[in-house]
Amino acid sequence: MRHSSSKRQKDANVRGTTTSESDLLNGRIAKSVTIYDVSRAAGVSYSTVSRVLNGFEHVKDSTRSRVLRVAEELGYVANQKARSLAGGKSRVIGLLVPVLDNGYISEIARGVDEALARSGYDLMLYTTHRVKSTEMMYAKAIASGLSEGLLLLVPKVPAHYLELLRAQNFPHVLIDQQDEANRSATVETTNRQGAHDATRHLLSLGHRRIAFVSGSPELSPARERLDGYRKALGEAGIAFEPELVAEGDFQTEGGRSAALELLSLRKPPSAIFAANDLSAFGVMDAVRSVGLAIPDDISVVGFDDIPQASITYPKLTTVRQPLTEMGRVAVTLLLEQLHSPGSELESVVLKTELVNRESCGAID
Amino acid sequence: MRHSSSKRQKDANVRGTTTSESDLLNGRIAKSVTIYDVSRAAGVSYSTVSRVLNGFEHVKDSTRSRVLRVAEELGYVANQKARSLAGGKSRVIGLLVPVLDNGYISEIARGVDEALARSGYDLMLYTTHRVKSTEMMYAKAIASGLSEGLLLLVPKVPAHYLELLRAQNFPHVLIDQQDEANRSATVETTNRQGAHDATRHLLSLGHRRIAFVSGSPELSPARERLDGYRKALGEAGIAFEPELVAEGDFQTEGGRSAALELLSLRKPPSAIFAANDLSAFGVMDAVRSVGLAIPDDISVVGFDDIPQASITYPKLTTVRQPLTEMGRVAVTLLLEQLHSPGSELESVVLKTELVNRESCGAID
DNA sequence: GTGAAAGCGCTAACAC
DNA sequence: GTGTTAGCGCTTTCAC
Repeated sequence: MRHSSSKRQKDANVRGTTTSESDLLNGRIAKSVTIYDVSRAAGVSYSTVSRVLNGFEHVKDSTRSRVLRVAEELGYVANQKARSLAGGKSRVIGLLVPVLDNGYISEIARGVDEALARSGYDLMLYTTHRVKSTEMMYAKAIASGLSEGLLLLVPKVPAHYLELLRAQNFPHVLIDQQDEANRSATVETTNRQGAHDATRHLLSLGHRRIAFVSGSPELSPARERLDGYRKALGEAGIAFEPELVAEGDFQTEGGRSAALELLSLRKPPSAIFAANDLSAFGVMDAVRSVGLAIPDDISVVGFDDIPQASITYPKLTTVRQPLTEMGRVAVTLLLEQLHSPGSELESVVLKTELVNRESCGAID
Repeated sequence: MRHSSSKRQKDANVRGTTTSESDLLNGRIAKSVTIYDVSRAAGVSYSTVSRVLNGFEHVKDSTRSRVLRVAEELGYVANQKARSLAGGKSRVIGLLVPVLDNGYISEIARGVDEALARSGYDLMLYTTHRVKSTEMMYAKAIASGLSEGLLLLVPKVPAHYLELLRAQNFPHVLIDQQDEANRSATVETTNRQGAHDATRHLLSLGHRRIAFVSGSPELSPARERLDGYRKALGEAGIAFEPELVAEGDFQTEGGRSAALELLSLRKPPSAIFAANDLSAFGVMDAVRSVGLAIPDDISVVGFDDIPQASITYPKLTTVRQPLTEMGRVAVTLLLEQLHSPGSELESVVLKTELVNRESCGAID
């Protein structure tokens, strides 16, 4: 019997003499308390212990409770590595993000984390650091690593990367990005509608020259927001003027320079709608840098409602995306895939909502 | 020979027929390419493959390169679970944080993440969600889980928790918190000096009634900052007035109410120094809510220099903590423990620096 | 209902 | 220099 090798026995003895009962009661981690130690103490085979620990049905109640009690007493903690190696679940899911430096990402991550915690899963955070070439490496590492599933919060996942995940049948869900092929679960928001709402808000305030600071055009949310803006304009009978849309990149700096461009137009806008809050901050800064006031001279609207949006001065009027909710929903979708493999892939679209704060003014 | 069991053979055959060479070249993850597959293809034993993969010395060059080439061709990726189970390293370290909702934490996390990425480690993120009772659970999960070491970014780690870590000899480092017992590695900053600098800055601007919005007093950085403030005042020959320090909690709301209190004093301050940026934001909001202007009527100084501090209006003058650097250094200290166990525990103190922006004005 | 045995993929003695 | 042999701690058939 493999487990009664002399090495084992020695270990057990050493432990027996060095670990007092009070140590155990105090929660001291006896590093080497294994399923086998529990089985011996409970007088059953270790496969029975495994059954009990995994909530298996066909175990006599008395056995079950005894095993549970002994495990508790010994301070047994399952070794996740062994468990997952043996085919069990690791209860770890991975979250792939480009960077960690903005409220948009950390709010979503927060939702992910909360939902995961509730479900007893741990979180591996994979950061690509915006380096394209490392992503393939991640694909490998992740699929053969310890995560059971993957949440992708990366703008524009390379198609072949997604292919890999699918080919592997590796559970995953895309957050805030479209899946052209429609073969992956996704969580998105009503980007078009949100942009439409924001534009209409500005329109209702009397603005007619409304500029748009776009996001990176290769990202679907950026395109949809532009669409929403154009649509609202069209409905109001206002001709779309290309010069009023300046290309940004979803970053503060991009917002700043785009706004500067807009502001130097011979007929500058009276309102600027930025594709996300980060760029709206840049816009606000640019507006002030040319000596204009918000909202008196220029109105500004953002998109996302990241936490910072409510502490700017003036507080930013913006289209709220339910960021943490997106994270939570993504987890739900992923867990569904994990628990019932092969079932229909689900995708959900969450509603955006205009949050009217202080950065917009009426025009006479 | 265990590995030539019929099951194995069948697997190999199936793989052989379903995975084309182009699949492999395209980086398709052949989920079950193991060290054993590589060994067969390379015509060596699998321990040799292991040696090569782990950079062992005593391997013939020709063998080494052949193994490497074959591994590459087959798209071999090490299985971390197996590797760490077998006594190898998991190359995962854990970061324990209270929550994920503020720039202070995410900036440090960013530093951690960057440093880890450079060293080829992965990051497990453990969030306590400010629930005290779960922390013991974390201790267990972490020590018997897959992290090789732990970074603690939690304010006020329960002493017995730290004891646990030490008893286990589990590599760990504390970020931004004192270790009374001095038995754990730590990364801190010059809190006292930073607060001293901030106060002196205000003093040099002519302020005499300088208020302080404190942080949670049970946290050592909070106490040190208060000390620095008092010290600077004393050096300037200004008597310390208890009514000028209002208790905050390092959160925006706490800062707001503390400021409101201060502002309603019969002799209100002309400057408010907040123990961190988050509370400074609350202070700014409170100041404006009573109709006062920053910096014309009231000067405000923060502490931390989280990213948001530079996008407020006016931009916040604050004491910069090298947040991402703290994260990076913490990783360095942890890796040192990992690589040379038993060596002296190191602790480092990083310098703070006053960042003079727009929220302070001179007094006549 | 419970035990025995095999094996997950790998590292690490120990041989030769 | 390289192969053989044991496990790491667990899940999972397969018996009984």
